[in-house]
Amino acid sequence: MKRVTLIDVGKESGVSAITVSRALRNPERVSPELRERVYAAVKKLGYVPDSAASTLASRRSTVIGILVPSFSNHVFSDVLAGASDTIEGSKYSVQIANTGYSALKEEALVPRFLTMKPAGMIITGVDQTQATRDMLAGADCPVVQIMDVSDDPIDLIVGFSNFQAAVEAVEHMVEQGFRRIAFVGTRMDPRTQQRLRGYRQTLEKYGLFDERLLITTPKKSSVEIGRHLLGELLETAPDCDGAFCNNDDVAVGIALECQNRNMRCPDDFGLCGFNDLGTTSQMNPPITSVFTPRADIGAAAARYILDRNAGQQPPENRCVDLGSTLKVRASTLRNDRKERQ
Amino acid sequence: MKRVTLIDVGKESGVSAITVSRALRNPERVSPELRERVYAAVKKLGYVPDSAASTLASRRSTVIGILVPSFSNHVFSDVLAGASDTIEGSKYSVQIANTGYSALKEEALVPRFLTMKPAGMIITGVDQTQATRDMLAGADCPVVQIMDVSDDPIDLIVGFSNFQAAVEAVEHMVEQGFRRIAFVGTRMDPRTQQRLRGYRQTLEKYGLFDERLLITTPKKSSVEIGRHLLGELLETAPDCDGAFCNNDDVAVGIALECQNRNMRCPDDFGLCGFNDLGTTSQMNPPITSVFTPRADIGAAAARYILDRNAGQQPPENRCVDLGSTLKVRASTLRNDRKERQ
DNA sequence: CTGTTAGCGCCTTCAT
DNA sequence: ATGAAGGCGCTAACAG
Repeated sequence: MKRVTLIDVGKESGVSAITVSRALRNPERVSPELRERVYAAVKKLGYVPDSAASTLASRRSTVIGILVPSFSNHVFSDVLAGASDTIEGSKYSVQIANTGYSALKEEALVPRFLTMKPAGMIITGVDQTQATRDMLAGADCPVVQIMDVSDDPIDLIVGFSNFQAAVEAVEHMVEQGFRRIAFVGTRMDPRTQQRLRGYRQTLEKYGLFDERLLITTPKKSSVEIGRHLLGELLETAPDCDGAFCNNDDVAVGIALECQNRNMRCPDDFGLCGFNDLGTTSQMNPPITSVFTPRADIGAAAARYILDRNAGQQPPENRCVDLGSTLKVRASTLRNDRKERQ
Repeated sequence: MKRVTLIDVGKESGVSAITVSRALRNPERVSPELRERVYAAVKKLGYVPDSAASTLASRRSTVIGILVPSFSNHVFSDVLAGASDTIEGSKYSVQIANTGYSALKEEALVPRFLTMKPAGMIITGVDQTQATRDMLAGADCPVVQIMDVSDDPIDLIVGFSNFQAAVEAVEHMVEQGFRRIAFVGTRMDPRTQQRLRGYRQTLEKYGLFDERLLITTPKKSSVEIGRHLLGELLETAPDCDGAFCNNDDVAVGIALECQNRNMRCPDDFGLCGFNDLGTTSQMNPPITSVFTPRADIGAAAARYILDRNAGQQPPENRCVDLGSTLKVRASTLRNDRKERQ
């Protein structure tokens, strides 16, 4: 059974192939009656467009490329879900790759995406290599960097300030009377580094910063590593009275290890996570965490690409800060337990 | 700057475009010296193949389509990671969509994938609609169904028996002296239904089955819903002494709610999760869970597609059962605490 | 509003 | 082992 082409549909509806093409892509440019005839023929013959041919002829595909550093990090699954929900139903489709948090792997992946003339690119972070930036800048398609902010966008940035989020969280902990607050960081990707900067600057402001309160590892975050890092932390800084974690998994691990060591939270130890992935709020006690608008970021990035491809102009402000929200819970509430929920 | 094409590379190396094409795709069919010359020219000119043109001419793309029900479920991120790791470095790339656990959405998604003439398809589950099955069967590319087993594969199945996994888990709990074991199920997708079947058959075998021990919800699983469902369960069946959960999140939620209600685990309540996503093993006490080889499944599915496209024959047995492993931990150990770890 | 012409870059088939 | 011819299905650019 041969493939149904535009020519077939054209014959069926008594017009030429190009007219069918137009009727399908720019319905407003053909007469209403013809439009109906074409639609009927399409349905009757079961015509489905050939994307390869379309891409070849127009030098523009309907693929939106998304680069995330990891699939297994819930943060990025939420981004993907947000983007995918927005794109779904449109003519565009999503092609995803993970960079494994490697800027070099990313640099190798980008040209592979660009050769398919994508309708848009979404890429995680603002710390691409110069080569990657150059490729993307010359890509002739909307490019959205996500998950952070910066004053030097390639095209558009949609994210939140990891730095500011950390400042808020640590300010809150200081305000609640914590004085020896550790930073517990895993992976140490660029966004975690921003959080570390926010942490450090805040503690320095109060004269509370101490190198010994820094516990970091290049390993990926997990509940297990969280447990382990608390042990490490208490050896290095036994007088530590709280931790700001770069990640919820780590915070949950620390909370469980606190239970094990009969350290009460927040009385003996204050705890703040990052991302607010859901489990933190359910722990005993509930753990304070920084909520990040992951799905919204994915959705907004996708929306921008859709809009630009529909001919819309880019916004004045090329850096969209969707903000983060500190979810204050019992794990950091020492002073004013009655006032806050 | 104009695109570098095969013709350009041909001129540079003193041969025709088609020869360059061959040198690139079937290096063994051209003379070694020419091969080197072509490679040099490719590098010099920075030639990158045009996938759209290639797809159009050969009626075969290098895209491998993957359909998962959800991005946010860790199980599928692991599958994607496994597949993506296997495919990475090959000439193939991955295109992903989520069906939102809807067979109808899946039915709409499949033709969209098939029009791009994929090099292979990976699809979750064995319960596609007949229409989906028919499309896939006629797809002229390797098709792998994953995450379950069945004796009626479309092409290949790679997974494990959800039914058998549940049987093992529930057998273990019965053996450990639990008598009023609940089934706590979220989402109730086909694989969860299989687990329910295994649970039911096992309890019936011992005369322990009771409808009142069935707690299910169409909602997605989460720690929060786990907490909530324990409450529901204890109202319906106050004498319940344990739960087999279709999911780790739910098990973790139940464990936390047990803490809250001062129910000791496993003494007052036995608990078994599903998938062994990592947190279960870190809880206090550690929670028994069924480990499922998610990444391996993704990898094996991708490997099959790569191999078939390289001309390899399919295996005799079209259903590859990678098995599951019950990770026995303190949350279900009542009888023989010393014997097991 | 609709049609004609001429490719897009590559691969299949058939020669040599 | 290499090449020539032709076409994959669609769309840009230009008519009319």
